[in-house]
Amino acid sequence: MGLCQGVTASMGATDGHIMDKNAMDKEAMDKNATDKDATGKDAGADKRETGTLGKLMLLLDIVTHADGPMRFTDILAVAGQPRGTLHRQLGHLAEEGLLEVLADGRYAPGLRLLDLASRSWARNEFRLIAEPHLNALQQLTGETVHLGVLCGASVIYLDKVEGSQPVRMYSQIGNASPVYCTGVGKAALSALPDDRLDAVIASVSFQRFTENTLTAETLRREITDIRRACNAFDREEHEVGIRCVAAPVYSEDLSFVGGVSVTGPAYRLTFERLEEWALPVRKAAESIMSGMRIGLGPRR
Amino acid sequence: MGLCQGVTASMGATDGHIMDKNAMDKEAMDKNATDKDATGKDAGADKRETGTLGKLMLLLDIVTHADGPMRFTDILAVAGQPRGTLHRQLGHLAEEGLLEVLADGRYAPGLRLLDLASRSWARNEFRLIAEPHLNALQQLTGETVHLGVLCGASVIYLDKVEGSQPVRMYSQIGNASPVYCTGVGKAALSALPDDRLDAVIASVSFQRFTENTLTAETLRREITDIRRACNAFDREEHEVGIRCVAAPVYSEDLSFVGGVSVTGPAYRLTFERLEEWALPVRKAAESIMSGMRIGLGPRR
DNA sequence: CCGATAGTTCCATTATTCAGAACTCAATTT
DNA sequence: AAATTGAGTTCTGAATAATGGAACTATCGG
Repeated sequence: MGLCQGVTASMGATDGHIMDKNAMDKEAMDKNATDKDATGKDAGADKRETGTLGKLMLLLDIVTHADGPMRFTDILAVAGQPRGTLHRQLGHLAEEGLLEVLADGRYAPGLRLLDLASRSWARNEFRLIAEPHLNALQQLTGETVHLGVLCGASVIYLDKVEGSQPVRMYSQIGNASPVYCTGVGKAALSALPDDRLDAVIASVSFQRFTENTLTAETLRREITDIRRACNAFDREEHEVGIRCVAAPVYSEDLSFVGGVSVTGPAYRLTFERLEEWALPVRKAAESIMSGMRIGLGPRR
Repeated sequence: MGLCQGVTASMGATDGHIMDKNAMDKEAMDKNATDKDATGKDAGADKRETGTLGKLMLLLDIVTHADGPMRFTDILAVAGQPRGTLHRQLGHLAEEGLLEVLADGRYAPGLRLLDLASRSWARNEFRLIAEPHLNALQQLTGETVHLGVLCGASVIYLDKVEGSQPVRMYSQIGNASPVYCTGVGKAALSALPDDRLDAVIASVSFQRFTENTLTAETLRREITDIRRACNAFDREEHEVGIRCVAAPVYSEDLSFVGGVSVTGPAYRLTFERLEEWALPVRKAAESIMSGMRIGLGPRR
């Protein structure tokens, strides 16, 4: 129902950090193993049958998540597909511009993706609605403002408004980060009904980024607080020295579940400051939500 | 061989402007007609067989190129697929997160694309190599600097460095623009051998954007000049009031063919100015190319 | 309540993909 | 120089998934 059920393959590697080669291999191997189980008897709880496309997307994920161009053999090792098959599949992906074949035969993500994504982003209704409110919030706080949306067990950043520095575009936008250690992620989770919340938590593999990173249990507990306060905080849980205040943003039918946040360095975002900005962030979230009701309502 | 042979479907609509609904329908209809011809006897000069993937990508293109979410029926009308088939295909795309199903059942481009593209962009070798040179050029001129790459018959902007204003990210990056009326596009063309150049020109449908927009013939002639001068200019050929100077950037084996440009308003970019900056732009292009030889060479 | 219009499900037929092996080509080793 | 390894490509019957047509189920406007 919601958006982005395609949790399928992009999980696990979505921690926003560059993985090393080994981690990559292991991860992809696991995925493959899971796949084979499913073939035998459709083991998983939720069945997702995307046929050919699913397999191709898995390959695309392998290549885009790697930390550099991959040789045929490298992909072969992690894709668990017979040589001939893989060869044709990669050929098709390359033909469509989703993969790029380098001069030395290695594979890299293709540029076609850029075109597709830029359109996807430019026309995104939620983003368009939120934009002015994000700007206002940035003006008020002077710090970086983010808009993120829950996508499976990750948060994808839809927009970012940063003071005035020549922003490295794409720097954050489009990046997938783990739910459990970002303000936006936790805010988003707080909007989910318990069953979906549990499903997400169950599907996440918790990784410890800093001393304060939450675990499944502490996250579960914190969600209760967030629901009450309508504010989530990131107290250096993802990166030392970075804090943020967030508030949930979601559509009535939960087809959109995300959040807004104000992020900054710990020395500026003292705990008092965080508290001080909790209200404006919440207000901004509410404005966006009412904008969504107006903007999206009439058409139905 | 080169990159981005996936010219397939994204053509025609890549003019960088938002089409109105009618234009969209007509355009897609044509595509469909062409497709049917091909089915009968594989009419096209170049055969591209991407099987199932090709069909799905066509759908993805239809949806991403539309100017808003599309209903099932809208897609049905332009996709020329039987109802049942289309239903399943859209289902698969949605399942994978490539399309998003709105609450009212309409289809919009999915967020998965953002994640894929952001990785594709972040790791793009050419972009990384060019980055410092683009910055330098921006510093020198104070105007907006672009890096674009030829992809089929379009130019895709890979990077953009703009003075200091809070850049609307994605604003241009990832966008596909026509080759024949952008400085980068013409510069890129000038680097192609005649046969490939002719192929590209043949595949473009020329559209008149301003009084100065080139036609197939004038373009062909101008390419000769560009080759000699190693500089391309856009004299308000795409948009009135916008001019630019560009220079070609390409790898030795032509796996990368693109260009750098400095763009700005006509009142600042007088013809004298353009001439003045021609050299620095060319220098920047050369620096990038030598960077590519060093950066890309060793690994082969 | 009826007739449209919009979307979904089913299933025999058909076309694509699969998987494994055989093959080419180049770089190393003996 | 011949043999060996590693990397990539091409071929094939067998298996599987996609196709397209029709029948089915909403949902809406009058």
